[in-house]
Amino acid sequence: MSHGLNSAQSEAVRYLDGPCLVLAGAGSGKTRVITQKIAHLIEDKGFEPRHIAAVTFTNKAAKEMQERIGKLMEGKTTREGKRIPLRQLTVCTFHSLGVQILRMEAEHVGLKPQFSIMDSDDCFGLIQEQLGTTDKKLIRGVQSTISLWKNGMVDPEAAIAQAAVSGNADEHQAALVYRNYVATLNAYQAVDFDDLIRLPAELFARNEAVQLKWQNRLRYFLVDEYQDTNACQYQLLKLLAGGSHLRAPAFTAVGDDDQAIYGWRGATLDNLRGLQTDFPDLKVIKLEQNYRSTVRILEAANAVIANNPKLFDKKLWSEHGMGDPIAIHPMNDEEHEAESVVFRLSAHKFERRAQFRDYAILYRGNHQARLFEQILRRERIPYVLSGGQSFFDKAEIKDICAYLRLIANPDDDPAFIRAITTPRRGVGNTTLEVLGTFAGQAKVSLFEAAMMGGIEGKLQPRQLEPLRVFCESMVRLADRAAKDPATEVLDDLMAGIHYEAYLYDSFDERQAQSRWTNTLEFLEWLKRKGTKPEAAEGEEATGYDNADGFGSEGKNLLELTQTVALMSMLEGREEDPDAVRLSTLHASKGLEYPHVFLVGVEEGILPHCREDDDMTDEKIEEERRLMYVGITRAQRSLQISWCKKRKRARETYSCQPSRFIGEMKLEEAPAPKDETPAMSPKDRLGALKALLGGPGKTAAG
DNA sequence: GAAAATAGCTTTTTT
DNA sequence: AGCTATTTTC
Repeated sequence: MSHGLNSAQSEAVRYLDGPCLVLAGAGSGKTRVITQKIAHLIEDKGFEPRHIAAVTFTNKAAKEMQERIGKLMEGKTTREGKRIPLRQLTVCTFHSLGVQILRMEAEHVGLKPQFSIMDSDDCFGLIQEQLGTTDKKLIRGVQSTISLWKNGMVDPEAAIAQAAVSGNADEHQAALVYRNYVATLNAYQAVDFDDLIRLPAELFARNEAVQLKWQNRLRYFLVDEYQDTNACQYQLLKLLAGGSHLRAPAFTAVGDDDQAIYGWRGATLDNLRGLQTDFPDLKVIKLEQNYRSTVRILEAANAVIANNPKLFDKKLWSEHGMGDPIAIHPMNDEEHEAESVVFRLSAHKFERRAQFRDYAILYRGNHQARLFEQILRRERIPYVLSGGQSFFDKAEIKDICAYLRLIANPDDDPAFIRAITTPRRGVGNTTLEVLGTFAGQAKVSLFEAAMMGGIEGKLQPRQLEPLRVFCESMVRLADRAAKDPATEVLDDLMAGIHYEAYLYDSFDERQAQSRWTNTLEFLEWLKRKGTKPEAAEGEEATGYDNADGFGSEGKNLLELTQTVALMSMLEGREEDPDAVRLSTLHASKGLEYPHVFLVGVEEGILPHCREDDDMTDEKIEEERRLMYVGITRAQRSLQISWCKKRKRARETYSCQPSRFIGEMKLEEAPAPKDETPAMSPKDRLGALKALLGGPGKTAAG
């Protein structure tokens, strides 16, 4: 049987008698448990892969899980000696699962199957229009309020009522925008990311036949990072896997309450609490053996998190040695900190004969990376910056996506506006305003309005002409999108809009070139997706088998378009340069590094707080978990630094070390004294470089 | 008066 | 690094 598992892991893998919660401490092998459990279900329990779903939060996590299952099951066969159809396994994000459900059940939620998915920029635009302001702070505030309402399953009427009770004017305004926003999305036959979870959940709650159909299809559920679920996601899980009068609950949730750091986007630990009350016979299994860090690091982590109220009692332990003492470095200011960290990193690497990739510098806010980047670059130390905005957020990709969305769904007004104005084709604001008014009165989409009789009278022929030309070409493309191979239709689309010329017209050489390269890369990727008969090993396997309309070979453009919004191009470019990692604490979750520098650990930064908002206990607790996540990223060594002073605007502020440093309860002697101002940090770097015999490699990124 | 340059400021991030 | 607000310059 599954060997190489400790007893708790093995119990978690084998327990199938009811709902199961696995509390997996940092570095305790949670992915291992999930993948082994899937293997166990298939190999030992005779589950068909198509009846199992493993749900994650990110594409990256889904992909990783997929690869690990693939490796685990390699060459294995069913009891009957047949190949295991792993492709039919559902391993995907919550959102991807939601889309699959919605595409199939669209009619039940008042959508056509080709509904569009609005990204957060589109939604931002909608709210901006509703609000009639350009104040980005305000718009973003309303956007996040609406998102929190949606994820909390509060509908617009409830939000309005709630606001009326509280008497909060801002909240009332947001609630009114919320109502219009929902109506607008509906008119566009579009959904936002939150709807992808909310709508299926609501559908299952009110339509038992559909619910049973999906319960029958997905018979066992595994949820990764359960502590990050929001109310909607929990609802969806309960409705699918929580059992019914026909069936017992069948799921395993894997998570760690101590690593819940996404409260600010709607995740709630209530879901962890709720699990025990909603499922009284819940089996709780704790994974407390850590395979990652030294004893000193774990003890510090345990000591910090002990200050949070406990949901479940849990204490990590390790069979590794004590390891190096944890060093605390007080620094004069942020420059001193950056210089010192880079110096210590270089020296440490030299002493340990380690590689750059063994090091990570972790911080609370993105902007903190700036100084470190500067100095790493100066010292020619290679580094990679985690995160960065995704490929799909780039304007050029969104431009092309707008065309695809419009082809699939002519009601998608935002896509219509973006496509018809990029590149410019003689349709300007005045034309669009007239069209918009007309469409509003006729209660039709912009596209439909442009093609309708009656608009002729409102527009001059030279305004109407390009409008009609555009629409007709879109109609032609849409026609072909449903039948012709995606590759051909894409080529024709691109030829028709002269996108490359537009880029070189509107941007300088460098910009245009980079944008065009991205565009081509995106097109290539689309075409691969469109022509590849069945995704290759380790690729997107979110699909079901052919009978259900997903995962069939040679998708046409229409089918492709419908999945694009959620996809990310994780494949291929898996280069792993030997470079120091710079990452926010949030982005570092789930990763591990031999040597970690945790920087800027000061009051106000690590328990982050802004001047005008008061720090509730809950906020401090989430910050503490963030500290816990940071500490537990380290395998062998951990160095923490904080600045006595920090520059802001023209002034320097003095700072206090974070309360979390004290909470680590370090008994060791304080850090090796680094305060030797006989040599400036810069000189020391120079000395070190001389010692190492020349500069390192060039910086990456 | 409008465009260009510069100074200041950042919570965290995914789908 | 990117975005906004403000100042500088023509």
